[in-house]
Amino acid sequence: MKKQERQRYIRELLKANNIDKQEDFVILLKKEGITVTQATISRDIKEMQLIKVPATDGTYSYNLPVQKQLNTEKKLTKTLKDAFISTDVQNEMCLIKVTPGSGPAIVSLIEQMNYSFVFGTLGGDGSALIICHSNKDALKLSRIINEIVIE
Amino acid sequence: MKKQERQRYIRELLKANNIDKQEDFVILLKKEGITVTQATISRDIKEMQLIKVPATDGTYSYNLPVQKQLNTEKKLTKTLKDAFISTDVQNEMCLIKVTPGSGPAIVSLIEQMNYSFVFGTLGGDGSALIICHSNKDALKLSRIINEIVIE
DNA sequence: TTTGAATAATAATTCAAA
DNA sequence: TTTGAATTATTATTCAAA
Repeated sequence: MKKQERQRYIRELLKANNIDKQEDFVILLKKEGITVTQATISRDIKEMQLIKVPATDGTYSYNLPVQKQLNTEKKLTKTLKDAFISTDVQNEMCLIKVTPGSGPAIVSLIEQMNYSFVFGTLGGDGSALIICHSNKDALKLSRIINEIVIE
Repeated sequence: MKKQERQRYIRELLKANNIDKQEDFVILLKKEGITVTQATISRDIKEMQLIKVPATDGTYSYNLPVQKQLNTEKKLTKTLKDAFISTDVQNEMCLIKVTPGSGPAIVSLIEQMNYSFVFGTLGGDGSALIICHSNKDALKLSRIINEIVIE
């Protein structure tokens, strides 16, 4: 089926890019060899319940559905409470140490959280390395993680 | 200040109505005696980081930002766990007693929670007076607060 | 700084077609 | 059912003004 595959691409594109208008999806999909019009994207967005979020920096960006975000945060909280050991920050990187085996899960959840300040991730067995845009961002992430664990 | 008051109304309207376009805000605000144009609403929405969510029933509706809601609830939980003493309900009012100095913080957080059943708030030093729409609502709030503390 | 009027830009839908 | 082209509707911004 064509539509589902396209919507999968859309989900991927969301994570990798900062998309602030539907035309961007059209352009990015074209690069993947998928040609559609804005009308179709509008329908996909409605169907996938994507939301356009005004960011703090004055731009807009399409994001994953609210419900999904909530679920992701819940899972992240649960996983962290079970597996968290410590965080360390160095430059723009935040290293999250967790119990052996939990690294990949944490990485995956943090990716799904779609934090705008996260640049990239790397999952080890007992650790998750989160590369942010700046040192400030890394500290922010560290703070968020620790707050989740404490709560 | 005019803008802040308007944005408070917007937050209220959000809860009470299903708003699917900015013009609706213009119309609803007019009924409250506040006359603004769509342009201003657009700016408010950006500033308040409201999102337009595609609902499952095929409609759209403006909502509060998820992230913000989550954060507020977390802060409220944390603050209550630290400072909570007791609640008392009388008529449509719920009085939350807290350790000295924490009253204003609690009030602010409860405001941010945007409970639809809250009519107004008043912050003392060691207490927060929350005025609800009805006695039932006040009891409900009291229950919510106590559950948060216990959890 | 904040705003409205006008406008530009973006998004949603209609309607025909496959 | 799903889609594109065209269109309409909605939203964001520009620009002047207070």
